[in-house]
Amino acid sequence: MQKLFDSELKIMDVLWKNGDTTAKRMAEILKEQVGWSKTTTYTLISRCIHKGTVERMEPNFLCHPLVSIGQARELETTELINKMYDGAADQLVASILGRKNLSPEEIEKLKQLVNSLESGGRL
Amino acid sequence: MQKLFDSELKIMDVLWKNGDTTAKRMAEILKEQVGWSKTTTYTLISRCIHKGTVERMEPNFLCHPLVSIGQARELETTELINKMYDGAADQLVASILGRKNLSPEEIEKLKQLVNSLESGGRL
DNA sequence: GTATTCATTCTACTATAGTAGAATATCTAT
DNA sequence: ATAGATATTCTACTATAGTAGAATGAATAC
Repeated sequence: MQKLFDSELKIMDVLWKNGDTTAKRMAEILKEQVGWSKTTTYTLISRCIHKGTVERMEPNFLCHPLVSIGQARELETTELINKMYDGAADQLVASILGRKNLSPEEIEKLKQLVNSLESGGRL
Repeated sequence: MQKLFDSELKIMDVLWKNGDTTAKRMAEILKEQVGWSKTTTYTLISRCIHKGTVERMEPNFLCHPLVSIGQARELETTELINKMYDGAADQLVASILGRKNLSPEEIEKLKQLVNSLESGGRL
């Protein structure tokens, strides 16, 4: 999967949040959310289709995402880890834990999550 | 602090890894590491100085970083969290924990780290 | 079936980040 | 002091991402 530009991410985000959506409706949403002209939205949809991250269906130019938010998150996160943390994922985690004001609920969730990790690998 | 471009980050990274370094030496290092022409290095150093992320000292154009790698990591990480995780830091952590092949040592470290978190806030 | 409106595409401008050649200044050795 | 070498700056081209106007095509209303 290729990297998504910030503008393409806006397209994907509408689809992730709203499910399959017509181009017309997307233009409305993005007009309101980020002030885009409708042709900008159409241009970006086309670029996503070209890239293979969006599929167009009839009728009404119904757009359907071909990459999940999980995949996109994974890509962007790996990029950050490589760019800023020398490829060490645990350092990123450590730095967030050490810095962010996490709510008690968040901390509780994370404790359970980490403690449930098998020392052998993934969940 | 302004966002650092990828190219500026290369400059900063030399300083973070090697400590204060002369421009000449940086040009050598970046020539080798990323193939930059020496004028590219000088241009980027200038832009960093302008931005306030590098300080130039005499003699020999000795460069000294004015932002720490920690600050830069924090900025980039916050950006990722906002762009991809709707501002929820714990979701980012959860997604890394759930996905990455972390070594047993890394998992052990993280368990200790998380368990030492007070439910009230930071470490 | 023509006019009007709305949806979509084509094309291209703009802004910004990346890169470096040519020009200049500084140092060093004689 | 001058020549040659090296360090630094000035300037500007290039590549890419962001944005949208004008042109075209499709639907609907009369």
